[in-house]
Amino acid sequence: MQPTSSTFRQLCAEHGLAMTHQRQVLYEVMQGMEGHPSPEEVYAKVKKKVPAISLATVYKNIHLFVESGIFRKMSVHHGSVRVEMNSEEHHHMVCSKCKSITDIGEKDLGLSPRRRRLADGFLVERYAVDVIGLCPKCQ
Amino acid sequence: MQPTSSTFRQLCAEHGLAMTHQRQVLYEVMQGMEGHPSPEEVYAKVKKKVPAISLATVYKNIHLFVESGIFRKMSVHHGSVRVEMNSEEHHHMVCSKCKSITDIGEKDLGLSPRRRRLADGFLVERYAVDVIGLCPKCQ
DNA sequence: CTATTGAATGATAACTTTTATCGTTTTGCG
DNA sequence: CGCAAAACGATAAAAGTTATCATTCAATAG
Repeated sequence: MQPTSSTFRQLCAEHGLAMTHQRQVLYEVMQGMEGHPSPEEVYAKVKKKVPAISLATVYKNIHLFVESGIFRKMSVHHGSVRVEMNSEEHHHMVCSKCKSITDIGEKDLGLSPRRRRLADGFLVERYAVDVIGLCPKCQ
Repeated sequence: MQPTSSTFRQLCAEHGLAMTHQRQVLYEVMQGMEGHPSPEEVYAKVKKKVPAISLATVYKNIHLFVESGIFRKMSVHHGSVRVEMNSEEHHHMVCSKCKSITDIGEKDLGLSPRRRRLADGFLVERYAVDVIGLCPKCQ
């Protein structure tokens, strides 16, 4: 089996990206991380292998990876704090194209389970569901 | 029935907040808004009624309202972009106390319905569920 | 009703996160 | 190899949020 270099080169080709050293190290470092790292956390790790890398490069490539579908962003929401004005029990429909957010009532969503305690002992207060998809306008 | 002033005075008293003019107008303006406004949007509206109000006051009071449970924040997530490293289908358990985020597998959550199209024509791509509650450590 | 005191406000500096700019370097391809 | 397009690094700038602090205001006691 060829080394990762070959695989990653192919991945880049598939997504129309140039294969650069920084990009490859970034990708490998990210693959080796767990949880939900921030760009700064990724930057810190990558810098150990490529000390001269710029934070801007990390940001730019994370964006490219996300746009290409190589990685996924954790939350689709706004970059600023938002306050919920709908006091009814409801969830959100987020359009993956225009990013619009529409409320959907608890009942209209039709999610059933509502367990009060989950497998590892987590005690449930409430569920917040984002339905990601295409709004009528963007379809 | 007494004007809103009285009601809001009572609300403040219940939460240990002083009743100020700015605070009252802010509250009323927010009550009249829909959707998921940002602090800047709230600020713009409030400024029409209290031109001298400071953006800092808006931020501080939105925080107080949220802490008091008068309003709710839309998303519980980080203030920075996070990338998802778990490529399995999963959701998140968010601790409302320590803010830690733990993954939970699609199956362990036990969500059933998975409709492909919702009431108003929204086309579903996927569901992203945040279970909000208390992690084992914080209980 | 007034005095007192702690809380709230406004102005603004500072901080954090992210994006834009731009000159230099590197990659892909002929 | 040589050229054009893309990517990089350094850094300035923008956006969003928080902190600081002098001044003003609200709650309470007298």
